[in-house]
Amino acid sequence: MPRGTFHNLPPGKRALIIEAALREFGSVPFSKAKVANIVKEAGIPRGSFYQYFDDLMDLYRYLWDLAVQRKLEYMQQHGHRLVVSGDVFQRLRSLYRVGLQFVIDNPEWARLGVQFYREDHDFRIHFDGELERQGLAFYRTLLQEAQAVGEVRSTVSVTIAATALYQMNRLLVEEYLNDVGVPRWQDDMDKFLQRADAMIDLLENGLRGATNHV
Amino acid sequence: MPRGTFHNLPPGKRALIIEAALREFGSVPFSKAKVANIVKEAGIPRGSFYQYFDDLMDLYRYLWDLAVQRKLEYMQQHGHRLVVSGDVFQRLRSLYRVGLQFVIDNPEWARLGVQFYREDHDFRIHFDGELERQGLAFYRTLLQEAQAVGEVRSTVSVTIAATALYQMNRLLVEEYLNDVGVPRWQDDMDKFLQRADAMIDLLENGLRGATNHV
Amino acid sequence: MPRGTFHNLPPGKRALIIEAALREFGSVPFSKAKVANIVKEAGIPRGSFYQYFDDLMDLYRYLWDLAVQRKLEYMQQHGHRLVVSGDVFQRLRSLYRVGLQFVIDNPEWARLGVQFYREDHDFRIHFDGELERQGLAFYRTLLQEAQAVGEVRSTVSVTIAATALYQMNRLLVEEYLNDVGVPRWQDDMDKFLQRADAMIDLLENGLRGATNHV
Amino acid sequence: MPRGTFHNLPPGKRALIIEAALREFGSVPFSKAKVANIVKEAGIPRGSFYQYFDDLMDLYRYLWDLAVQRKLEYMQQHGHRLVVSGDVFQRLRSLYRVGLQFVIDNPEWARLGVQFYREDHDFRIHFDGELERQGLAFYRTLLQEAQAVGEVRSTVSVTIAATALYQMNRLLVEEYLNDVGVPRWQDDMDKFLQRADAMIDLLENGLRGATNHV
DNA sequence: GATGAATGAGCATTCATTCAT
DNA sequence: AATGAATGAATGCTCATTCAT
Repeated sequence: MPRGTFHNLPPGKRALIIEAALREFGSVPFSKAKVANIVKEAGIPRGSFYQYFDDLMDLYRYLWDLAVQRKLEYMQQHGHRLVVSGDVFQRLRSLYRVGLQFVIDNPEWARLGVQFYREDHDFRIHFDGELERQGLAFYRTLLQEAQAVGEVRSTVSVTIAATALYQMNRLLVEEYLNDVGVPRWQDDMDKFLQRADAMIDLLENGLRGATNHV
Repeated sequence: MPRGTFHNLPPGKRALIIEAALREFGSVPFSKAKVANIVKEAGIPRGSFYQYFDDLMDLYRYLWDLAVQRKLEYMQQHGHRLVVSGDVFQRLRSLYRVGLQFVIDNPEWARLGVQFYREDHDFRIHFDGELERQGLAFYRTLLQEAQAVGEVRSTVSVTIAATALYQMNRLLVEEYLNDVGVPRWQDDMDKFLQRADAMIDLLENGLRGATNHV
Repeated sequence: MPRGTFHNLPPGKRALIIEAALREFGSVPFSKAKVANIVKEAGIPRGSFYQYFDDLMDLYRYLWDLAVQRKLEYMQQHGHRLVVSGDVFQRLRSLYRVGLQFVIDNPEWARLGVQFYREDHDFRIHFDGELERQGLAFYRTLLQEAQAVGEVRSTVSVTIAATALYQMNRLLVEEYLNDVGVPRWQDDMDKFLQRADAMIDLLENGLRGATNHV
Repeated sequence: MPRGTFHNLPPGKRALIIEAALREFGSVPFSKAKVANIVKEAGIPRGSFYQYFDDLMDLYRYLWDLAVQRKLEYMQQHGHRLVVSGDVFQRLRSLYRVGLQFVIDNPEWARLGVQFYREDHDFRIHFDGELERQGLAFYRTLLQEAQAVGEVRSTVSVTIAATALYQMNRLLVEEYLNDVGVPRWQDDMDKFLQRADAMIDLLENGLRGATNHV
């Protein structure tokens, strides 16, 4: 947890530090992040860093909490875009879309997540074991309810399917940030929103064509 | 390319070095790998490392080539397990299974691949730009042929589907190495081989149940 | 350019570092100079060196600039000793003398120059390509003007003569630093100041005696 | 002194080693010369080097003796080109010319000398204190004899003049090796032979023009 | 509390010399 | 004696963290 000294900072300065840290942690694995880069980017003295934070991990945790909070707020504010009435696939489609929209609107924060998912499994578990559990649990619940009403085949493994949904969403985000980076034209965004739809379509209907099963 | 000095080493010693390097490169990003760790693990003097290799990258490339070669040999030796007659999904299922079996039999080598896919996009492209291209191209071809004979829906995006197949396979490997690490019981292995089947099933048939589309 | 950290140092400490560096760069070719020696001599931690300077070359350039500046200031302060009225040989004599006096008063700085002239031709050109050009050009101009007023034979090659003047001056300095090192007695200094006069005399009147030319 | 092992070598191999060492010692200061370069160039095993020589200095001394011997032999063989009848300046002119011709014919060996004269004064004195003494003594004798017969002004300092003759010759050689390197056209050589003449002319007649002395 | 300089552990790499075959 | 691999000391440079003002 950042010290009181950090919280007492004028908001502008605090923001500068957060932005600098975001850029650093969003660019390289945690183990390659450097205090030197952050203080240089933020324009603060080296010593101040240690007056605000215990170490890099302290700052990282703080940033991560901010990111989670930001995402939650975004989802609440854009909750009206989430389809709640249709079948599970329509709901998933809208979920992917709104999630991707968050990335488009907050690419720096999203990069933090991308880097996080590239860390060692041990690092991820140790750092925020809840996250993956919760993410997967969300999809599991969704799928189980859908199975209950027959929207999803009962023979599908919920675990597998939840993992697929979870990872496909991650992949989508990663590709967006790799390929586009900063959204420039509406076209870029549309392309990716459509890709999100296509992924759900794939997971919804599968690949199989008309030929009979063996 | 390692120097002749390395190739002339007694096989036992050479193996020690390879194992030490594999542990290092399989544990941390390339830029965090340390000569110090490798020589300590392998029990060789610091100077010897540079008598064998130009630098870490030289060793990394060598290891990578060995890994690719090992994988190819494995696929050849276990080629009889690959289904070539049935439909595309049967073939994919066997592909996933044999690929996963390689990981089960060679977990240290597979970890190298897992770390590789966590590297920067730039690093990956610069180091082995062909790899991803080929991996994706393989699935694209498979899918296009399957579309031609009607096994795969013509409305499916080949690009999206190839990406999904490629990434799902990667995910399977990563999860196996995370969860199990070193194969202990047949049960562990069976669990993952079945998971491979389940993933293909999911991609084959999709999630959708009996309820009508809107 | 040394960092601000270096310029902010207490003058005594800064001087210690400069002296240590001067001893190092005045003793060995640049490529043999060691950070280790300098920090040991100056009594500063290894890390501090890199807080003050980018690398050895950074320090070398700084020292070189100081040396040039020091020489210029010296020449200005002792400019009254420079003869400007008499013929070219009187002017040269005073030039050699004041130049040598600088070396006598600043032997450590002069040693830097001696080492510099022992570097590879490539190093010298790359480091300070102007220096030799300017030095030679100075003598060329002097000689051409002297030729114009008949003080110097018109049949003398200006290029050869400028080179001779330039190198003889260098030689004088090098011999002084080799033979005497640190001025101890007035006699030592006088001996060399007279040697400077004798050199100019030689170049002025040549060796030829009374016997007729062939 | 090289060991018997070296002297027993087949002449071709011995020559290869000598050539490789010449290239190395002729290119860099002694302190930068590397065993690695020499054994690589000569194509001999690293261990052999230490079977032939104690260390680099051992080889350097051996090479130096060879160089001195070669020069002496050259001077003897080309002694007929040395003018012995005319006045001292004619003799000096021919001395410079034959000396320069040696350099033109044996540039690799001459480079060794150039590098030698760039070494520390201490190194030179410690290594071959006789050399400079002898070189200077030769010119001193020449000049004293010339003074006796009136060819050289009696007021000239023999010490200064001998130094000038010695150094001017060195300078000539150094410039030739810097500028031309390997003789390509007769023009290159002629240019430098004429420069040798011009230098003697300068030292013979001095710079002074027709204007009266003060 | 703010500042930025001081510190030294850590790492890659080079290379002369020794050693084992 | 020939060979070339083994060795480890030396060195430049980085960077997190502590310290002094």
